[in-house]
Amino acid sequence: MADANGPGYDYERPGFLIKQAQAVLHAEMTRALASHGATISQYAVLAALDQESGLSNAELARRAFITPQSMNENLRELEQRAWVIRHQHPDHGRILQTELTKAGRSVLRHCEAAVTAIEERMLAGLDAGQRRDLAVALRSCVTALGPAR
Amino acid sequence: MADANGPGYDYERPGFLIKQAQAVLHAEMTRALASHGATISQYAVLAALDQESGLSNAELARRAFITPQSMNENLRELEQRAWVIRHQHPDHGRILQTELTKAGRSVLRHCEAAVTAIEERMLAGLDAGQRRDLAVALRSCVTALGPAR
DNA sequence: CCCATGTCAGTTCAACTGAAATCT
DNA sequence: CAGATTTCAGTTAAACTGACATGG
Repeated sequence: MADANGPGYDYERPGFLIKQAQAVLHAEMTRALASHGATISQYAVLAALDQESGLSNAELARRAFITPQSMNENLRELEQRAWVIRHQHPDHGRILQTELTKAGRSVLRHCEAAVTAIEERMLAGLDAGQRRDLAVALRSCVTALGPAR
Repeated sequence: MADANGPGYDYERPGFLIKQAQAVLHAEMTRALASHGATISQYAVLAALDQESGLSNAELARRAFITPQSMNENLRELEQRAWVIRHQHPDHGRILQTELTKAGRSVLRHCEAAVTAIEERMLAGLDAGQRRDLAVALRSCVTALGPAR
């Protein structure tokens, strides 16, 4: 019987290729981040807050394409671990701004190192130009498909 | 731009780009396939069976990276809709081979058309060379990361 | 009044693990 | 007996919808 990753499949479709790449990347990241006590979702939130501090729960939910209720659960878990801290917005009493704690930044750095190593392994077969082209192409795909919502 | 070691722009990470592209593609496909009464998982199974008829539940599960129990649920649903039919393997009494029915092939054709349209929209900003390079790069990513399992 | 935010509560869905029967 | 396949059963993870209070 043909092996799982063998040729002759309809993996020629760009959709299947993207799905397949994401699946194997997801598996690797799950395994790597677990050794640092974090999930992919948690890592994503930490990374988003590192890039832009003070985001609200609602804003984080929008960026993760999930409901505010779901993101709220994630944030409560992160808060419980003291990786983030939440405080009221100065001008808008209802909004809770989220920020990384020192511990959160520390965990994030370890996670980033692990993720970088995985990505480097993933891209090992591509030179600098190919990596740049891949990023350009993927961004094009996202923007081309995104506005259709 | 991005400093050498540091946590810079995480949204430029290839991992995030792949995840983002897959997320938006997944959303579009879910919506499009729903109008044909199918899910992405179901479409994937139908496509696999169209490519290679007579696959067993266990084999389909391995290719989808899920457990046989989970795939079995999917197959029972497909069987109930009369999109596939299962019969015992001639030489191996325990194995149930799965095949597409006429109705299953018909649904698959419609799904494929919908998926092709979405992929075309996704790739609209890329010329033929860029599309080819994207496929090559993604295949490289999958094979580079895959063997680590 | 309208809208956005935060959050408690229950629900749904799609995977999972456990266990057992069947077949080579 | 070892190993693979199928499948029943319960469980878990992570999203969801509904409802409600609060702030601007």
